[in-house]
Amino acid sequence: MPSTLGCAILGLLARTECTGYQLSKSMKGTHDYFWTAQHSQIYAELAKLAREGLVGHTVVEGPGPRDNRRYAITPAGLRALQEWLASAPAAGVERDEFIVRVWSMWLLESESARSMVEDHRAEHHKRLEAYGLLEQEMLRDGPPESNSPAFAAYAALRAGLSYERHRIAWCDWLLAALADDAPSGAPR
Amino acid sequence: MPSTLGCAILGLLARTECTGYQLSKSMKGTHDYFWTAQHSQIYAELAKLAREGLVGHTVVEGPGPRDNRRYAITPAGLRALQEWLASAPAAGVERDEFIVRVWSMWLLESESARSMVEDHRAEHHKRLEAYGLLEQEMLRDGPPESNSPAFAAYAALRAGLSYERHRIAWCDWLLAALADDAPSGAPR
DNA sequence: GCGTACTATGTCAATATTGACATAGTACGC
DNA sequence: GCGTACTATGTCAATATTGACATAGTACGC
Repeated sequence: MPSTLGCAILGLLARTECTGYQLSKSMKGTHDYFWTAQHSQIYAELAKLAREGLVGHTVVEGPGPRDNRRYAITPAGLRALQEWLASAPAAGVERDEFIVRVWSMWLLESESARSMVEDHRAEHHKRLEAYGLLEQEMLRDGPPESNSPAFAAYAALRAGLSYERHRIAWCDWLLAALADDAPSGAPR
Repeated sequence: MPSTLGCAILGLLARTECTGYQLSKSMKGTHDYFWTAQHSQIYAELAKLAREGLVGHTVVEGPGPRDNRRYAITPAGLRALQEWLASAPAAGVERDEFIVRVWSMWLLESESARSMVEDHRAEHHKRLEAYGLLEQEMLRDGPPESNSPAFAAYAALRAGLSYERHRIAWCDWLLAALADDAPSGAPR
């Protein structure tokens, strides 16, 4: 069974052939809200998937000092992906560095705490706007049919949109709570 | 600068002294919604923090074949934690295995897809209920003051509650969308 | 013509994380 | 008395991930 990264790559290749570079750009661009990987990891993973016969490649002409390799999923790769989809997901490991910071927020002066949260909110607001543009693009030709690749991509994006909205709402709640005991000696 | 795990541990020790075992239980229990670690990683990290002078320990009596070590943060450890809090957070790496699965949902029969989402919803519903109980406990003596350790813990929990609610709402949207093109040949 | 950004693929060392194996005392229900 | 769960701390090998270094062609603005 390939790793989660392996399956993320197989899931991209199941839609369309790609070079490692293109996969790498997907993982840093539209994909980065659910899985990310450095290019070094992607090339290593592609080599591993190739050894296991789950992907193949053809050489295409292109710039650069090396052959350009366009990867495609094999029938065995598609089967492996479907097997993984049918298997029980690993217990969701959530890791959220910002909340580790919030946990120790009481060690900061209240102004530093507030600006930390404000920066975080701004970052998520930026992402929400970017996802909003992606959504408009996806819906240009009407909503996708529900068992199409386009719909699966849309469902993933909706998770991202919903996540950003929840995160922003939480930041707003937190900022309001932090403002409640104002620094200027106002009556409580 | 300690790693994120190191800072998560320092953040716990800044509130109260702990054995490695107790830290490990925190990371699997109330803490698991923002950072998790196996006990093997925690003991290794504690040894590293001790080498750097950021934590110290005293030996206390207890069961088991080895000495029990109660760890405490040192003044240098507290400074390191505050420095980390003041530093810019790393660009948030989001990794979400379930969305990798959703991305390739179109490869599943519609019944399998639906039950995958239902299981996921149930899992998050369970977590939401558990967090709800934690919230009641935290609010028993009224809302905590906004620059206290208790408030920081509450803010972290609110992020978890908000996350679970968003996730469940998204699952409901997805299930409704999947139900729209019903399998039983109903008119569309 | 020159600098910068981009396409394209890799290696390598360091770090982070998981999961299996190990060891041994206490507490408690049956 | 026996089995099971829990307290408690570690080692080790395998895997996953990051970040630095390397190499070289094309495209484009100035």
